[in-house]
Amino acid sequence: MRASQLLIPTLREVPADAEVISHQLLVRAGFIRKSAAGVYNLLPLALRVVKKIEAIVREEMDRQGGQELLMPIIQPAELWQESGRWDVYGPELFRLKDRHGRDFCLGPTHEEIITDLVRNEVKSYRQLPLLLYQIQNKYRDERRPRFGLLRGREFIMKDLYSFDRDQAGLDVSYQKMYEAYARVFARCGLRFRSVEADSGAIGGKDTHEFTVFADSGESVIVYCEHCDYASNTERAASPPERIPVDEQPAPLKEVATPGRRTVFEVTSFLGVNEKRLIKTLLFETEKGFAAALVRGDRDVNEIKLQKELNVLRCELADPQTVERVSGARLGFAGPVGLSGVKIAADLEVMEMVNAVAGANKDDTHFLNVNPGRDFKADLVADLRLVKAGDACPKCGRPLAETRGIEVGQIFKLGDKYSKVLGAAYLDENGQARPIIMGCYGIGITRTMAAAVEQNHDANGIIWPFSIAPFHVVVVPVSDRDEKQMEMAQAAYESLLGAGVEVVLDDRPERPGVKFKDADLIGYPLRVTVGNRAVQSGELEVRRRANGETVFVPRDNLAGYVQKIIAAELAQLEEKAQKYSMNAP
RNA sequence: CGGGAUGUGGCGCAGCUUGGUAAGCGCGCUUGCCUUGGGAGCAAGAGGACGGGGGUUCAAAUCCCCCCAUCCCGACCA
Repeated sequence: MRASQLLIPTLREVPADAEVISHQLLVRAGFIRKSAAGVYNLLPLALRVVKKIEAIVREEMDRQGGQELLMPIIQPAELWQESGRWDVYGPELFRLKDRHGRDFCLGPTHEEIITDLVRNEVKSYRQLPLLLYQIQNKYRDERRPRFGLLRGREFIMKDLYSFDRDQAGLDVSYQKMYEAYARVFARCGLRFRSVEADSGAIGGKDTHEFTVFADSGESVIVYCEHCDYASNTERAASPPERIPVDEQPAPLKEVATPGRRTVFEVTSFLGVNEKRLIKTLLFETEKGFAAALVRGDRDVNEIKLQKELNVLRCELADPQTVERVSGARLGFAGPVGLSGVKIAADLEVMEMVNAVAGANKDDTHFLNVNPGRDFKADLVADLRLVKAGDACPKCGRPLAETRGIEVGQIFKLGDKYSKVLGAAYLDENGQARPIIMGCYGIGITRTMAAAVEQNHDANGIIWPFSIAPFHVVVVPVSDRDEKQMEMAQAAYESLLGAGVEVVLDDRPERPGVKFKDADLIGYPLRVTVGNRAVQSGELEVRRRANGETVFVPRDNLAGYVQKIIAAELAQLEEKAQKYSMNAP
C-alpha cells in the first residue's frame, strides 16, 4: 500500500480528551477516532490489527475444536426475561423497541441466545461436547466509559460457549480454553498472567481472568513471586494472620476518646497497636444494615462482604446514616450493643483478645472487647481486602501487587443457564440431563489497546510483529530524488512479492515527518532509502523496538526481512508453546 | 448515579474576571517558491460566529437560567 493513498491521519498533538497512553497513541497515530463516548471508528490501520488478533484467536479456538458461528447483536427481550436477566442486568443493558413496540436489547453477551440455539438443536449426548464461538460486537451502556478502547460501550469480543454432558466434560473444555487463552495472549506479544477472579453476576464457580500487566489497568491483582499464585484482589483469599496472645480476657471498660475518630487517632491516643482495634464499618443493603468488622490495619473487601451477606446491593453508609444507626458520630461505632444490624466479622477479628472498639457513644471507646463474650457475630468469614505484603495463601511468602487490564476471562457456568432456559440432552439411558456450560471471552479491541499500553515509547507504538498493521514501511528520504524513488519502489515491490505486509511512504514530505510518523504508527521495521543506499546499493533496515540498524544488499532485502519476521513470529510461538498443556 | 472540570475553524489553545473598540495564536490544510537523513523556511490564501436554547442589556464568546456533550475522581462492572 502507498502511504499517499492510505487514510492514516496522524496528529502532532495529544488529543485533549485522551488520558491513557493507548488512547492517546491510537488517536495520534491515526488508528481510531471517537464517534461518541465509548464508541469509536476503527480506521484502516486499527482494523488490520483487529483482524490480526482475530486471526490468532480463530486459530487457537479452532485448534481446540471450536466452531465459529455468528449470533445476532439484536436480541429479543423474551429470552432475557426467561433467564431473568432482563431485570437483573439493569441500565447497563442497551434496550430498544421495534416499530411494534416489542422489546429488544443490544447484546452485551450471548448466553441467552446460544443457550436458546443449543436447546433447540441439541437433543442427544451424541452431539456433545460442543464448543461454539463468535467474534461479534458487544454493547454495554457503561456508566462511565473511559480510557479509549479499554472501556468502551461498543467493543469487539470473542465469546465461546462450551456444552458438555457433565462436570468432567466441562473440566476438559475449561482446560482447553485455558490453554487457548494463554497461547493467544502469548502470540499477541503480551506480558500477562492468569489470575483467580470473582465470577461476578454471571455466576459460576471456577473462573480465571487473563490480565495484562499495565499501570493504567483497572484491576488490582496480587501475585506471588515465589509460586504461581495470582489473584484479583476482588477475590483473593486471605488466611488470617495468627498473633499469639497470652493474655486473659479482662473486664470490659469504657474510655473517653474525645474527637479521636480514625483508627490512627484512636490507637495512637490510647497507645495501642492498630492490630488491636476492631474497625466497624456500616453498610446499607437491600436486606437492611450490616456491620463489617475487620482488624484496624485491614480494609474490607466489599465484594466478599456482599457475597457473604448474600445481597445484591452493598454500599458504605453515609455519616448521617451511621449516626442514626449506631447512635454515635462517625468513628465511634462498634459491635458491642449494636442492635438492628447484622454483624459480619472477619476471621481475624474473632481471634482478638482485649480489643479496642467504638462504644456507639460519642467520644467513647471500649477497652477489653472480646468477641463472643461482648458481642455475637451473625457471620464470621474472610472479609478482608488482600494487599501487597500479605501472606501468599499457597506458600506463605509475601504477595506483590500490581495493576492490570483484564483481556480475557473464562468461567465454569455449570447448569445455571441450561436449567433456567431448559437446555437438556438425553443420556445413554434416555434420561434428560441439563447441559453443563462454560463461557469464555476475549476482548479483541481491548487487547489491541492493552498491546499498546505494554508496547510503546516516547515516540509512539511498538507493535509486536504478530499483530502489527504492517510489518515494514519503506521510506525514501527524498521524494524528488528519482534514484531514491526508483530504489524504494523496487524494494517495496520485492517485499510485496515476498508476501511481506509493506507500506511505501511515497508522500511528498520531508524525511523527518516520515520518520516521526513511522515511529508513531509503530511499524516493526523501517527500510530507509537515501543517498547512501543509492550509492552503495545497500538498504538500511531499522528495528522499531530497539533502533538497531542493519545494512542489507538490495537483492537480499526481501529474504532478510522475511527471515526477521519468521524469527519474531517463531519466538512468540515458542512462548505460546510453554503454555500448552499447562493448566491451572 | 454523586463530586469536579471543560465546550471558541481539522487539532491544541488564548480571549470571558472588568459586556462594546476582536474572534486571535500555534499546528494542520490550499497555492507558489525553496528545502530534503528526525515533525524546515518565505509568501499568499481557505476555513469558525464562539456546544444548543432562553433571558438580561442600546450591545453578549464574555453576565444569568435551562439543556446537551465531553473528560477526570468516586460508585458500578457478563
